[in-house]
Amino acid sequence: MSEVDSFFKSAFSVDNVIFGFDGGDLKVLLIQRGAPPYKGKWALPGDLVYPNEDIDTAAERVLEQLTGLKGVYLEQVKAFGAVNRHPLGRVITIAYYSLVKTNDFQPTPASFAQSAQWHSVGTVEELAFDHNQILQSCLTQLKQKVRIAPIGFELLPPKFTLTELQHLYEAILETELDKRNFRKKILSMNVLHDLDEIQAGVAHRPAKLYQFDQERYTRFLEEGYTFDV
Amino acid sequence: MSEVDSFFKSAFSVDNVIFGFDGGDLKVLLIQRGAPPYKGKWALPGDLVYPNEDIDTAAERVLEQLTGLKGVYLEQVKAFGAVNRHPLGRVITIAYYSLVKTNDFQPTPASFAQSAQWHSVGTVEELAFDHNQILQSCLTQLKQKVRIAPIGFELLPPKFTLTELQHLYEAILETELDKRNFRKKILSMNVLHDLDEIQAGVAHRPAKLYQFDQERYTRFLEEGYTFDV
DNA sequence: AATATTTGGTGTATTTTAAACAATAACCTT
DNA sequence: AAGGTTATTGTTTAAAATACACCAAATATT
Repeated sequence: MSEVDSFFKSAFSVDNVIFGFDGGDLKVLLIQRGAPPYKGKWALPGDLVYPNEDIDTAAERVLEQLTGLKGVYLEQVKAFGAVNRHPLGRVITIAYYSLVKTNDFQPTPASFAQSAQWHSVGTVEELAFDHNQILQSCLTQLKQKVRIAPIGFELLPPKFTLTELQHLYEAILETELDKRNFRKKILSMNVLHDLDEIQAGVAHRPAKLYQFDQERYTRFLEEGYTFDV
Repeated sequence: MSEVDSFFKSAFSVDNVIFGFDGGDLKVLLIQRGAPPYKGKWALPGDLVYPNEDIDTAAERVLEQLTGLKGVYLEQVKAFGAVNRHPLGRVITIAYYSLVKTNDFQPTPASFAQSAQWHSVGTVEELAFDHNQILQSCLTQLKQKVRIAPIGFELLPPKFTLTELQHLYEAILETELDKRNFRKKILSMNVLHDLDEIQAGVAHRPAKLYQFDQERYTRFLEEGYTFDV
């Protein structure tokens, strides 16, 4: 018997934990299911993987259906494959998380969803399937990764202030950071470009705007350094 | 159309990167495939997941078939799901790695294998499927994990010397460590139990034997410390 | 028995990194 | 002009990482 003869009725899906940041809380984009099972429940956006589709591509597709965005930061976390995780059949799912700028789009509910909304990660209710567990895994992975790779910038607009950046890290890491030490550390890595611009429209001293500089980061790596917050 | 109606011909498997250590090199247990595709090629041990089997259970089963071992350290890494990764159909695979003591068993080739042998991780040849890529991912993950969790001990016999432990870390991390600093660091964490025994049968000054002490490690964590090599 | 060989075991000084901490500057509002 | 609010900056201290060399204890050799 060859391996392919023993295929059985089964499927695989991708689920995507889409993270966003609004300046205060870390957010996750959830959909409200429009069909059973778990109709009406909040869930992670996901879909079955098409026969001729790489799993990474499927995750990109789910993201684009909901946000219209392409080319955003997307990373696989792991597979979830308990026998009874899906009430209607054997479906294992591959979990991904992605980082988007909330101002870049308005969520448009995909075919499988009644609505799509941002939820604060800290106060997410009970979700469909094993999605709370998936969210937790993705969050854990994000927390680790954001400290050793310059991916936090994906959640901010192209131009940002150091205080905004600090608040982002504080939201993700769920900790408070010392302002002076944070700025020292970030600036010493020399991966930010000082735009010589300042904030407009604030009722106080405006802050300088910075940009993440990919070329500087490449040089930073070439010199043997590692990103570390 | 419900989700389960759209199931298509597909399957999922698990592949297991079984790591071992012989005092010198980090090893991986490979099987030689006994059936097409890739008949005769070296590959990671793996199998299709049974319909009523959790994916973690499938990985444990593959491990036990080959080694006879149960209750071994086993961790999922990620899924691999490129469309054409399997020449005979759509098969995504979930990669696991496990850590075993090479002296605990003799590899017994499973049904799907002609033979099973330890290979040095550094000199692994071209493997079947995308198994080189899977091995690489698991190795990367092991390197990260072994520094922040006390899992290296899983590769050593219950009683070991500090030099053996150091050589293990050097093999995994592919770096040289300073003897005095290494011993200072490990012993200062206070998770090893000094057995008051010494090596026998060596042609030089015998070293003291130690044991990893789970209770001490639990206490270590409770006091807010984190394992770090 | 003496000597050689091999690996085990130990401490200190230096450098680097992390942490704690507060005053002045710049802009806006009233 | 005064008051409110956030931005910006440096030093001191503690902790951690790194670099580094000699003596001890066993077996093997002569």
